[in-house]
Amino acid sequence: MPEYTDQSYFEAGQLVAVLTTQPLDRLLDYKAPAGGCFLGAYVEVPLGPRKVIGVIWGAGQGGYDPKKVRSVIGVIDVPPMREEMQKFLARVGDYTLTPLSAMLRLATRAPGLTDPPGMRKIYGLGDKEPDRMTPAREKVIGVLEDHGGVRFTAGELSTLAGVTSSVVKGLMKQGVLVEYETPRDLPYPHLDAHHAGKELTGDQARVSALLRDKVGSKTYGTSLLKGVTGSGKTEVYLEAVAECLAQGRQALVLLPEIALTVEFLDRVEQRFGARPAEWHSGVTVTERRRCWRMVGEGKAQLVVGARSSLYLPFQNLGLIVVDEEHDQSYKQEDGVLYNARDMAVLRASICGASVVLASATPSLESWANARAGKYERFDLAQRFGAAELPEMKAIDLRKEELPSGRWISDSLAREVFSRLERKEQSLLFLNRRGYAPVTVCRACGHQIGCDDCDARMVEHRFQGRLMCHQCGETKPMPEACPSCQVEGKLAAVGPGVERLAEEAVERFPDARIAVLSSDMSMTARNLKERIKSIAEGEADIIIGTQLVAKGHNFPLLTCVGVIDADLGLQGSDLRAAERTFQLIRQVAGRAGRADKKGTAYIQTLQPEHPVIQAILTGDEEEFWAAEAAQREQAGVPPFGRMAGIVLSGPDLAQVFDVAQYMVRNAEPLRRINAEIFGPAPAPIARVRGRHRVRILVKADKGTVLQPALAAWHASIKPPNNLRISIDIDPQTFY
DNA sequence: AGCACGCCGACT
DNA sequence: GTCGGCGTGCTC
Repeated sequence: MPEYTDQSYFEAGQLVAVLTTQPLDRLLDYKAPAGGCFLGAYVEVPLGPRKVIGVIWGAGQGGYDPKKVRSVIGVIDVPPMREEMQKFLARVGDYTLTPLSAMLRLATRAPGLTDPPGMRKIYGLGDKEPDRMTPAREKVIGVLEDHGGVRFTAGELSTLAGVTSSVVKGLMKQGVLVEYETPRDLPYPHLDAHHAGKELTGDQARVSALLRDKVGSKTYGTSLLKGVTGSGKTEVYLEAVAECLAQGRQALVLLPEIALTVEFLDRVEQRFGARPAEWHSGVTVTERRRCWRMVGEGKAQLVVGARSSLYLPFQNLGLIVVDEEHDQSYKQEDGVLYNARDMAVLRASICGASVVLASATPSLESWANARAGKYERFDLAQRFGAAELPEMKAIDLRKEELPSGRWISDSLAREVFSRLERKEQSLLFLNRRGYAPVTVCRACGHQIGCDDCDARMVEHRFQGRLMCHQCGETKPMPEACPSCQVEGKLAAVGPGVERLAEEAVERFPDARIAVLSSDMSMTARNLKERIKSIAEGEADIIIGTQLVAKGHNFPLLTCVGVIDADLGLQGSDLRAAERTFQLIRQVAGRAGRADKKGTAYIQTLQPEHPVIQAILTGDEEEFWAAEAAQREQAGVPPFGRMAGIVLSGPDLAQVFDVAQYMVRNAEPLRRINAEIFGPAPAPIARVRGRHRVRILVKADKGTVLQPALAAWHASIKPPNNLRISIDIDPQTFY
């Protein structure tokens, strides 16, 4: 074994351990390439007949036939992965029981990573004069002189000068323009931390100063920023970003939905004078490549992104903001199972950064962490520019019976009429896409379900088809009942937004009605534009699903009607209460802005239900305390550890057999005194033709579940058409 | 993940 | 005889 004092550099030919993106559950030894390489270097290595991407993870382990050890092909021209990133990937992998190679794949999702750094040609003025001066040539030279020394591409020059490209070409040929090379990926424009921002009011100024202090300390710490809708949360956390940028460190803002980024980019531009880097599924390949490389070179100061931006190669990360931290979409339910909010906290704790979790309705987890003193909590009580939150009123549907096929009560309709008269907007909220959730045969009672999933088909009348919301499969509406073949007896049961819109058109014939639903297959930009024009008053009545709850502002809106407040409370999902509370509070928060007072009307069959009561009284603290007490009693997260193991396969009996075998042979779990529940059909018992069975594992808060789960999983070798996935901290646990 | 190897059934 | 189905195993 050779001796090395410096473990961060390897000379050519030295043995190095490489982690590749291939799903091997171990490191492979290679010889360091000519010129040597640093620990953490991104490399290309030969693997069998292929070339794959890897990272120098450490010193070689030896123990493999030295004659068979191959050489690293070459080092990729990007800065090496930092040790803190290696540690982060390993910790997330351990926590979520994801192989390290899969973690590396997440961290190397940059297009063209192995390409040489692309160059492009730019032009500046040389010392030659053109043979003949023409007005067009003068314009080109004028542009370059005006910008003193700045060089441009040929395309930019002709556009700026307003001449054709042949003029520019002519000047090149004569040597008036001199060619230079510059890297293809340009750094992002400088964000100025001292650029004029909005003036902050009392509460905002107080909290933003506190957040700046936290960031200024340059040590890890998580803050829960709780502010009602319209309290100016964004302005406040942008001050924390400003502090971070002023220190010369990088900042990351996570948003739950791409549709929110456009508005956010505008805010950043107002505050810092330029736009930040963007990272989400909507940006182009070129832009992603630029973003990944610039972040890695420390030339992107601020990134706005989705979950996966946590795995960008930041060089000196100082702050992570998780906006709308309670949002469900932070929990990825397929692929690598992790909650971006928790992983943001982990990443920050490893690299000494601050975290700001922002929400009007925090998750119970964050609320409990703040109560326990793990997070510091900051409340923004005032509503920016408006006096108060909307008033909440219940409409008791037991007293006001609705005829079948009708969902808008007379009292709600009266309120909508009064807003129409005053030229104000109303929002009717129903968290159900499509026309009707159930199609039933009046002759035999059969309900039309999906062929591949254990779910009912939802009628989408706009598209004239039935759709499965589980797998996305559609089929035309049949003439005859598939079960009894009787024709003309199929009937729509229950409301969706499309059907609600139909009723609204009937009841408010003179109103302009707009439907906003997430299934309208619009691009983020189109959707944003549509929301904008609606916000500006293009519609009198907005009919929407939960899409409208997410941070969009409607200044003319003064009346929110929640059509079915009981919808989310059905079933025995322990998180249902939390979700319903958050959703309805968020939707109600859309009402009333600026100088107009808003009111939310909640249609319910159970006005005395604790969740509905909490929504009506607005006593959030009491609600959370009660929720927390209930979960503590049940020993479920965040007061206990849980994992969901989902087995899926084409044959239900076989899947069940394997699940039962697993429960009987769970020695590693018994050793740590974990409780095992099930197997039982998973919440969605069949998806895309695969039957799903779930086992739940529960343990005390002090227990570390993962090693036992890993040992248990490794001891089982299931038939190969059967898949096992382990979900730590599942979102649903009934 | 890919890709080769290899062991069985169906066909020119 | 051989073509091709996809189960099994390997990659430094």
